[in-house]
Amino acid sequence: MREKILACACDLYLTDGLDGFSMRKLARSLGVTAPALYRHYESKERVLLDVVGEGYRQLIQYLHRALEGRTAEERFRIAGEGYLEFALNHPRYYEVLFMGVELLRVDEVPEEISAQGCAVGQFWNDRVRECIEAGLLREGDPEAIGMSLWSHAHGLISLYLKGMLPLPEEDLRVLYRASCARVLVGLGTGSYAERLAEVLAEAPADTTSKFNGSAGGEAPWV
Amino acid sequence: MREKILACACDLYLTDGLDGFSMRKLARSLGVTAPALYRHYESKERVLLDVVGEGYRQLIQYLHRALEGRTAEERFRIAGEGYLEFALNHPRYYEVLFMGVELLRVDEVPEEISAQGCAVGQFWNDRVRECIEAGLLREGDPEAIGMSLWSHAHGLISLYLKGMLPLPEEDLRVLYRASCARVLVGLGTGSYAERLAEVLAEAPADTTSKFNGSAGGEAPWV
DNA sequence: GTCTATAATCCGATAGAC
DNA sequence: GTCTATCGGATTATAGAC
Repeated sequence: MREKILACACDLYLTDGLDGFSMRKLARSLGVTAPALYRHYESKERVLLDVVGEGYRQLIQYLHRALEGRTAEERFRIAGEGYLEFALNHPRYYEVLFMGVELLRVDEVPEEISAQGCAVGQFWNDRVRECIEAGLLREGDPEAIGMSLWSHAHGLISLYLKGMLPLPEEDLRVLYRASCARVLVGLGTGSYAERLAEVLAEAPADTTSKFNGSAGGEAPWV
Repeated sequence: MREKILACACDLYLTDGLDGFSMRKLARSLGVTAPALYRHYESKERVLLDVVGEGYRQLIQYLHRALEGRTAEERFRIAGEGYLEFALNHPRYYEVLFMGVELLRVDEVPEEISAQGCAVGQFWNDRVRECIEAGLLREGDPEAIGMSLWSHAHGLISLYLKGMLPLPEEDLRVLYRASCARVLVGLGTGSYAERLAEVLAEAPADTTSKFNGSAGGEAPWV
């Protein structure tokens, strides 16, 4: 029963967002009345926390595809692209995970939910550590390096999702790859840094022109 | 009259946030009743748009301090730090400018407001361009480089403001500087890159230990 | 320009019958 | 486990008197 409610709650959240989410709507979409929900969920907050849990579950699925990569570099790259694809395919989940946790007005996040967040962070830091050990990235604290890379990726993605970058989705993918390469080129060693420099040499001219074009020659600010 | 309302609206927004903002509260804090406001402002949205305008005005003030720098490098550094200080001193303004424009539910942003956003972007790109011309940053498209740097800074700041990084404010400043240096070291030329590498060599150990400590040894995820 | 009064909605959550 | 009925609150915005 709880699962059925949760599934419906996820649909409702993905459709209407956080503002449009209400227990009354949720009940209506389930064909029952609102008070019935309180037999299974103690509050609206608790429902939304489970929606967050489902969001993490999906993100972890995207990231785990990286483990199919054969080398540290491949796993690193696939993880970075998986993060972007998750954000683009499930922007509402991305929002509630990384851009709006406090909107849930929840006092205490249950252990089971925050543990999923930790798992995501661990996974990413492991990819970074792997690349350092493989000699692809320069020596350094994997957590600090992971944080810099995560900040960059999250910054670009969240600006896009908030509508601050008036780009078509496909252009954002190109921009994301180029910008990641730009940041990484200083963190990589020898041959890896060179490969990244090549990526950078190909893409930017094309991306930037579209970039300006869509904003009518202006800067990409709303 | 409109100015008095706006000043009060800014106070109210800074105190209660976007959720706690209502025309009734605004009227109460002005010592009048809600309907009176509609003589001066056509809607709540319009009030909030002017609050956004005031936020941009403040940000631009912070950034313009950079012009007191004597070299391109100094202006670049002061601008980057001013951006952080604005976010830390006025988190609510930062939120509404860069993390929650769409929460205003406004269909069309007036030209006067979006122009302020463009000005901010232009200012930052000018600082980057200056550094390229001064030979501090490697050759490349100033807009693309500026976007990468902005993404990184915004990502770190927004994660902090959303409570995803359980750090004291002062530690965030250290982390911000270190992370910016990490990203820049690959974009800078010769001596500038070396200076950045020094910054990086000093800070991280200390920062990272606090960083982990405050989360009880876990990753900094909520 | 400001007021009172009110329309028209929406919300989360609970009591108690069935 | 679900219902009806309801409490108690919020909101934006308008009509019309003063």
